[in-house]
Amino acid sequence: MQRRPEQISPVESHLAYWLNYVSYRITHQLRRRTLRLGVTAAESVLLRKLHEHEEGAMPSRLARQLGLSRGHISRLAKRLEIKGLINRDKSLSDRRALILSLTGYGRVLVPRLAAVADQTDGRNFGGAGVGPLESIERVMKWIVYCGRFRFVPPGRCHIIREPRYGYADG
Amino acid sequence: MQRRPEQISPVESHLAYWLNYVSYRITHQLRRRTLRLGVTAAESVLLRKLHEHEEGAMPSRLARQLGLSRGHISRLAKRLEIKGLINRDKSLSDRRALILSLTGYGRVLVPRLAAVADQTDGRNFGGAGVGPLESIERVMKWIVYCGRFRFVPPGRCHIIREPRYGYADG
DNA sequence: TATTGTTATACTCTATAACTATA
DNA sequence: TATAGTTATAGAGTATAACAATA
Repeated sequence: MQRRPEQISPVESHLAYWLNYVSYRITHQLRRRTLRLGVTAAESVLLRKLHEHEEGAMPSRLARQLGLSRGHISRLAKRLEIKGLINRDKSLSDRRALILSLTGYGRVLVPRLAAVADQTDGRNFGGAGVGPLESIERVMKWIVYCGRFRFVPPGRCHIIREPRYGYADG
Repeated sequence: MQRRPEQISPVESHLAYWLNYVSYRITHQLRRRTLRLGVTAAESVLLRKLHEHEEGAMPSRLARQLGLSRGHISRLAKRLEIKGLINRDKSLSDRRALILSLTGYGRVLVPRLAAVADQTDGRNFGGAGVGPLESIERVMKWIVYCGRFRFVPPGRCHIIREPRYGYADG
């Protein structure tokens, strides 16, 4: 991390390079395994997040929770509806809004998708030691939540923690 | 990391999710800044790696060093040639092979691209503390080099450390 | 037979932005 | 005016696989 300004730092000296490399490979692994269950990695994330909402959830809320754009959620939702995994119903209380919810088949699929993610994480990080892993998780969440990002990609949302509905730990 | 098998683990419980999220955002930042210099993030990586090879390098070797497919390198190289940043010359010793090398303009651009990467890493990780960062780097390299990946995406190469030409530290 | 590099098809993800409808 | 959702265009990245030329 200490380098003289006139030095040309190699590709491998940047953490961003390694994160990108590892993240891509692991996501690819995940994708291969979720595809056997009929969904992409991104679709899997949306289904699993939706499973936390018993009553269903609005696309815009899922976008905020996952840090995706509304357009992206819209396309994912359309694909998942075609696959018979979610319902897209009009909201009764807000006529602009939709309520996405899992179908029966979607509800059956989610535990299997979660198990696949468990296995992928375990296979790749299982031997790394608890200390370093907690360290990584802490830094990643710190980056996401403490606003070190100068900007959010256009159309996207920062992940927003919702006090009443969010996940538990800090 | 400890969960009962019958539990459905949330999206946020997986390190792969956080890595993917953070990696995407940072790569997007990098891309925005390299685009002002006329290249994408992937093109920037290729140019910078090429800068380490004074005499130029074969595409297949760059693929091994960066863990990309030959097809990907081929397309990146074609774009970079059109932009006037690299030469694609036929090898004299092996008539199958090409030798990629930086043009004068490419050589001028590389230090600026490296500086952009320095700044992006600094902005995002600068406040995280040296200990956690070293921990992350160690785990990432361990994953890449110690073969925890079950498979490599088709057409791609594992990063290979070349004893005579590779970078210094372990 | 292995390697070097190219190319083609198709799809996902993304950037960008315009658009409609409702609050 | 802000929000909810959709859609269109374009391009990057990728998966997959076939291909030609040379070692």
